[in-house]
Amino acid sequence: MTKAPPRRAKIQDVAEAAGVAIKTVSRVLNNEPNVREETRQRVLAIVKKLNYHPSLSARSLAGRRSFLIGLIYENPSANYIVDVQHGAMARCREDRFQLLMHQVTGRGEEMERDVLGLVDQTHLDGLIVTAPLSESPDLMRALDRRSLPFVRVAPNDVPHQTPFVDMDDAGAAREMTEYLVGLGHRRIGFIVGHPDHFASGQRLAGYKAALAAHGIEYQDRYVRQGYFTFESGMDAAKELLTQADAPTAIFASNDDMAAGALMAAHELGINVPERLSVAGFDDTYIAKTVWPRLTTVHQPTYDLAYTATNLLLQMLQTGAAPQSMRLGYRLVCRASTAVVHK
Amino acid sequence: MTKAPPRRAKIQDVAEAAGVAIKTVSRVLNNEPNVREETRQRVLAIVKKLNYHPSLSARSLAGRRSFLIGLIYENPSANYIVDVQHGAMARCREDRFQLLMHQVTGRGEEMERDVLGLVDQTHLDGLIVTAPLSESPDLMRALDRRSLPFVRVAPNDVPHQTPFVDMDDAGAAREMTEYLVGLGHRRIGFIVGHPDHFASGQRLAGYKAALAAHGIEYQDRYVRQGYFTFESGMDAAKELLTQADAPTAIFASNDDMAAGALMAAHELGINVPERLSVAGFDDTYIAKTVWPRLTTVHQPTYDLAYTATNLLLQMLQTGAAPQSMRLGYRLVCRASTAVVHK
DNA sequence: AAGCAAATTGACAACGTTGTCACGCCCATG
DNA sequence: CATGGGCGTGACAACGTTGTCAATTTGCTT
Repeated sequence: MTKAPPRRAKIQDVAEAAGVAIKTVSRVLNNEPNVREETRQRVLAIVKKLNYHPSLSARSLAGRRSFLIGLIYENPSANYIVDVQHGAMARCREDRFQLLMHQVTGRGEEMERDVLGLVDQTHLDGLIVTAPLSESPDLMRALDRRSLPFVRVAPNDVPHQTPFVDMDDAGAAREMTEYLVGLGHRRIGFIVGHPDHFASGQRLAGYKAALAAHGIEYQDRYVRQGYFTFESGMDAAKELLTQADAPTAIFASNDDMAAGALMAAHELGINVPERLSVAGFDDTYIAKTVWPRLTTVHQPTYDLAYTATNLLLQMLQTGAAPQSMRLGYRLVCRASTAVVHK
Repeated sequence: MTKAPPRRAKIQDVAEAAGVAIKTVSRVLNNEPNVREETRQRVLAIVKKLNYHPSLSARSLAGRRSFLIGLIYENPSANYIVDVQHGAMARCREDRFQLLMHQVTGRGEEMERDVLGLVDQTHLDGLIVTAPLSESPDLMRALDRRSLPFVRVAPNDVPHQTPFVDMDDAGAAREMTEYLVGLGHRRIGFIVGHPDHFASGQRLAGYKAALAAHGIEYQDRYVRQGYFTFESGMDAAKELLTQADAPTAIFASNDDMAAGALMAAHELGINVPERLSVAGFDDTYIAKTVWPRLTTVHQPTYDLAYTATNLLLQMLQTGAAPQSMRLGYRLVCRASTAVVHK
């Protein structure tokens, strides 16, 4: 004789056991006011005893919200996106929301269709949009039309009332460049980030500002386009390093490209940091695993995502759009940079 | 005058527009039989015109399934888990299932509570359990009790009827070890994986088997415990390399530890691969970003997850447990290994 | 002790699907 | 010409919550 599979308790079971109406149980579960403390305790006790968990589906259907939040991203480096995921997850967990990750495929129209498909199919309560998706005016408009609350993580210049969380990319890049200048470097190469990312332009602007501030002429030949990938960083660095009057330092717009630059240096037999300084941006895991360890800008990726999720949840609760936020960064000096060689 | 927010179409709207009962629309949407082709087309046309998307919640509630699949993991390296995620995501997308990622916190009882909390709160249709969670008999039992279909990805020896997808860890480790032996190495260090992972034991067994097959004595002093992290690999390698008669090659049970070993070698001034060969396992992103690039075992992480998800969906459709599967691996020889130095 | 407002509680109708079952209709069978 | 069995369809009751609103109880004021 086998034990029957224990039917899942429902709200009615709890109500009956506690001798109250289901509505009262509902009130307790949702922390609504106007329930006597004694009643609340009694219900809570039964809930625990029966191991009762409200049905998400029923709740969504009746309450017109799904407790589901989407997190969409395009194609970032694994180390970066995992930090984002965990930041958002952590905040979701606090409020018993669930997080639905979605890697967006395609660009332009196709990307839009992909996102809207997700939004239409799963009735998300809100969305976290990471760069560069957050930089598509079309997408922003489409989301507005669906009147779906969302928060953007990462900087961008799309004028929009939606709150966002970002950091001072330009400032950070400027500071890093000045650090290199401070080490005596004058020929400083720069690898630009993916052109789709607004941050790429900001970082480049910071680099330029630092040069200008120190009376160093900006030269196109010290700047190369990259795409935030290891390979693109390696290729760009090879070009930078094989020209006459090659730079004595390379500042890449993210760590993956900086790691690529390191690889390029190794392959060209250039010692880092003795003959070449290399700096990155983001301070992801890779910065600590390459040799020499990367000097980089620490970006609070986890906190960025946590904060964005926090804003979103606030937004869902209050209905009003909260203030956007800017988080801090800091330079992390490791072994890949040094005083310029003679 | 503002345009009213376009109310989301529901099944009834479609039914009315098509001049049929809602049940017929439901049948069309779910590919049920017994609908005239003409009717089907008419309904489909209206669905498209109205941009109708069934409500997930209503569907779950009425149909007693959520179209939600959970993916739980503990604390793997970012590069690894992202591959897993994308493999599972890809398969889910094909069948319009959604994937809920969940990083499990804690160990033992706490881990169990965490997982069961997820299962109880969200009415998942199925679960994908990665190692080492899949190796907890307690957890397996608890999931059975909830009669939740699940698939294990990664090897383990817990006897259980649940299907799983794995690869031949022992065989792969043996092959890699033999490759090193073939390069002339006799003193081969080995860094064991996290003791919680069954695969760690398998890989160690493969290493031992290879030594035995070639008449090389197994020595404890060439083996160190690691924890699948970069740091642990670095520490273990330092110990291995600073003893008398240090190994001429180190085989680490995953790429992160191998990268750590590389770092240790750099810090000790030991050239790789001239004075020391280093091999890893997994072939994650890190293997291609360190210098020199790592020789490693390519593990089909993406496919493992894709296949596991596939089995799970099959299971949900047919109700029967499908055959478990074993996927292939292959050695990837890069620049971190070479013929032993004299 | 009555009167009234506020606090507490409950009955019942949504919410948007799917499952069950019954109803015609048409065709093959005897 | 009755009979039976698919097929195509629809009516209606679930599914397990929350929202609305009315009913009841409590506590305070006079």
